[in-house]
Amino acid sequence: MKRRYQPGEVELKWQALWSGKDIYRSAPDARPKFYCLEMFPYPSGKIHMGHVRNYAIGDVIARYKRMRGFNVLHPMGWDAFGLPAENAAIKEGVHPARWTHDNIAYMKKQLIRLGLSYDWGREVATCDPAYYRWNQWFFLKMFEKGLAYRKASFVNWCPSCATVLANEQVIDGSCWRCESVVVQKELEQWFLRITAYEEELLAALDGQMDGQKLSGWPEKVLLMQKNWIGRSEGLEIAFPVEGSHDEIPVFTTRADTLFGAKFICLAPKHPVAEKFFAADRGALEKISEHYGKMEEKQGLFTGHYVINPVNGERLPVYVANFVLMEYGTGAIMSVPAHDQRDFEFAQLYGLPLKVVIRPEAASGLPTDSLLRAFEDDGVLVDSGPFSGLASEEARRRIAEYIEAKGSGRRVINYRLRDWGVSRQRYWGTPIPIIYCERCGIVPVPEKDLPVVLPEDVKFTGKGGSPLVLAEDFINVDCPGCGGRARRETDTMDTFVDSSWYYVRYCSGGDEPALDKANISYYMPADQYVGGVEHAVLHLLYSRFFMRVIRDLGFTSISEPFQRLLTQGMVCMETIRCPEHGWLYPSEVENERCTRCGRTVERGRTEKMSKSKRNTVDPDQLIKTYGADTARLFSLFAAPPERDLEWSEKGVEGVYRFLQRIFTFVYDNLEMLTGPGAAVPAAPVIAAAPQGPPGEKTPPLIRKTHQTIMRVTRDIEREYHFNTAIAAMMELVNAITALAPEGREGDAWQLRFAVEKMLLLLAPFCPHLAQELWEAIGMASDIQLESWPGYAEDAAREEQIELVVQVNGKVRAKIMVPQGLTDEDIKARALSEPRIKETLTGKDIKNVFAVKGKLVNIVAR
RNA sequence: GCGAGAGUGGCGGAACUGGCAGACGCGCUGGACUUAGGAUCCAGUGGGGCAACCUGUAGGGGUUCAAAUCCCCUCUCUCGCACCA
Repeated sequence: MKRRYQPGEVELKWQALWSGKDIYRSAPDARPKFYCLEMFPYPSGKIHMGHVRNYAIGDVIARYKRMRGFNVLHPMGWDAFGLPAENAAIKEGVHPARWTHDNIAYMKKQLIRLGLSYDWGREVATCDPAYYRWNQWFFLKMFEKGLAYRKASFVNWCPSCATVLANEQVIDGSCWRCESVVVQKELEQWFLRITAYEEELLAALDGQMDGQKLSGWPEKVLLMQKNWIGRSEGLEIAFPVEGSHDEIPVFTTRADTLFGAKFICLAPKHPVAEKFFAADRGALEKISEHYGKMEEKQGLFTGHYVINPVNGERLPVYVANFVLMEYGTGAIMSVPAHDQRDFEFAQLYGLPLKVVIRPEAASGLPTDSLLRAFEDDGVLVDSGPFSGLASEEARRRIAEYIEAKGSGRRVINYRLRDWGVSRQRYWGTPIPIIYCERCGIVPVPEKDLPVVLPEDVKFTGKGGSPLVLAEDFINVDCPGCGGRARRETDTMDTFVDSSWYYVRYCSGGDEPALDKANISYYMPADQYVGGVEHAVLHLLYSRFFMRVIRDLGFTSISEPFQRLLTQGMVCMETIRCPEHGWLYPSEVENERCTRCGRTVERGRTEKMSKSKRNTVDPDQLIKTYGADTARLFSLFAAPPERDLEWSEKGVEGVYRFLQRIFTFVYDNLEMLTGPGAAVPAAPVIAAAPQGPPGEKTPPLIRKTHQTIMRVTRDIEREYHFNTAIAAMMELVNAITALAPEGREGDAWQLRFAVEKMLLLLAPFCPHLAQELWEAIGMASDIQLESWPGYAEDAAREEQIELVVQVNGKVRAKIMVPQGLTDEDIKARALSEPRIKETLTGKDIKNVFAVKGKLVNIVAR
């Protein structure tokens, strides 16, 4: 019976059967668990190829681990709060809730259509009050512990989104979401005190926490987080202000340059600066306007001086726009000779400089002709008693001196700032705070949670958050005094939602959200898969939240994600028409634009994006080739952590591969299921059928064992799915090569190879594997079968090809039996006629043998 | 500027601790079957040469019996950070 591979038919059939059976449901039991987690998507409307790749990777891992006997938790949900929903409301008049739920419904269908093995019973949507109630609960707990606080500060303001952004959300001075230029604005904001954990967050990155190292994280991500937290050791030095009792503390990592300090700079917001300019606020404000702008340095002399505690030198005090209030003490000592920024500032305002560090080798630095600052370590000069010391030693000695003198202390500073979570937006978690004229800031009592986002609001797109106008929402009685009060109208940054969703998944939908037993069974996630774009944002916040959850007594775990796999981007070639700009592939015919007929330019391969029109629609892809092909190609084209170049031709290649398996099985069904297909010997799963007694392992059986070995090893070793798939392709080539009809004697070998092949294929292409599993007469669910084992003995070749080199060049290849000693193979190599020939007239200097498979003869 | 990573056929990519460079797939070439092939199957495919052989992993140098792999220099690309004192 001939049957053609119709992926749609096969896949829908099994998806229908699986949906009723709930076979991917997990619950704590005695087995070892494996928590396989992929970053949940924002329900933007449709999934894109990046999702397909991300979830295909996760699904193979989950299915593989399941077959290896783990109790796999593999959940999925929706990062459902966020701006696009609100923008859609403004533009199209759809309510964000409606828009979001519609998108979720559609995207869920798409994920199901991909055949992903999720436990849908644990699905969460962060916009669900039952979910965000816990955002509020965490907020209250943090408020109680002083980890959530309110303060006025300069914030990153995106004028287009009309909201505040966290530092992590500003990319190159622009909004991470809409790319408009971010400006500084002063606002009252809620902050989460992530800095309370800065030391610990950093220590774990260095592997300094016992048992909870992040050894399974890419080095690159660890480094990015390390730099983000930015620890630096230094000295805080107090400079007394001349003619007053004030002191200005500054932070420096270069105490060795202290004798070279020529002036002091204050941040515009520095309290001392405000004091100095109490009478002339205008001048200060002018500088403030340029605060944080990097284009140009601006300064303003305060008219005051401080005294350098180390040598009594009188130093002028400036206010400078480039000095950050948020870092260190908000004031710096400026050493123009040894800091490029100070150098530039000094040039600008005609300030002097003084060289106090000399490179070790060179004779000296000409003071008057410095072209730029000398920032390296060196030897101190003109530094009183410290002259002649090397920088490193000098830093220690000067620090000791300053501390002894009572003028300062050694401190450690971090670049990391507290996390500003207030957003002037509607579609997010309401911050559970009430402002009372009498009682001040009052947290919403726990029993009143959740503070539900009112649905009945107006979306105008103007004048900030719609909540500001929602009278019923705003006006409340104060929980303290019962008097009139109003609610906080800001909502939380959506990164709060995603900072703990993986903990929520540990308990089923109808179980309590935070259940200690569930958390301790499933956490931490054994494998997390997602894009690198979250290397600092989401991953750092989550590490912070996990520690908060730990300190609330739910678990002893600090690190939420044991292993992290950051998959590369999905890219595709771009095409441009000189007249019409970016083109879809369908707009090109014979290298010409279908609209104007001009020759198109094939551009570089770039990340798929709608604006560049180099996208592939998963729906279309699945319609044409099926989910199994879509999954398989995503995994075959490149190793997971690398960027993947999409290629229609490549997809076809993978499709052909599946088709070949399918037709082979159906074309040979009788042989595969007939009496001759009974495997002789005792083929326990892990054992090797050696063939009929007395015979050697038949080649196909050996190839099968080799393939199982390779696929297993490739998956275990860093998830190299691309090479695992290549190995399976080789096996299929071997199977079909042995196919000619009539060779009934080989039936049992084919049967054996096909069975194992389907098991190997099951995590990658679950539908096809199941279909053919059934076809060859298996009644079971292939997903519930065990991963096949292999026998090293059966995998080993009996004959090996011995490579013989003379002076490092291959001169002969001879077949020899497996397992010869080095002496044996050397002898064989030397007696080979072709080798003798090349060696005539030469003296053999040395002979090397490598692992019984290569001989190198050194001869002159 | 600082930090990290990567450069291998026409293309995507293989090559575990130094040990046959190019697995697997795409593309290409030839053939078979066909009314036809953008279907399928078979064979070939780094470059040069009729051949033995030579040559080849961004470029240059080094270590080694042996280097894509280790070391040094140069170039190119990608990513992250960028007044953090």
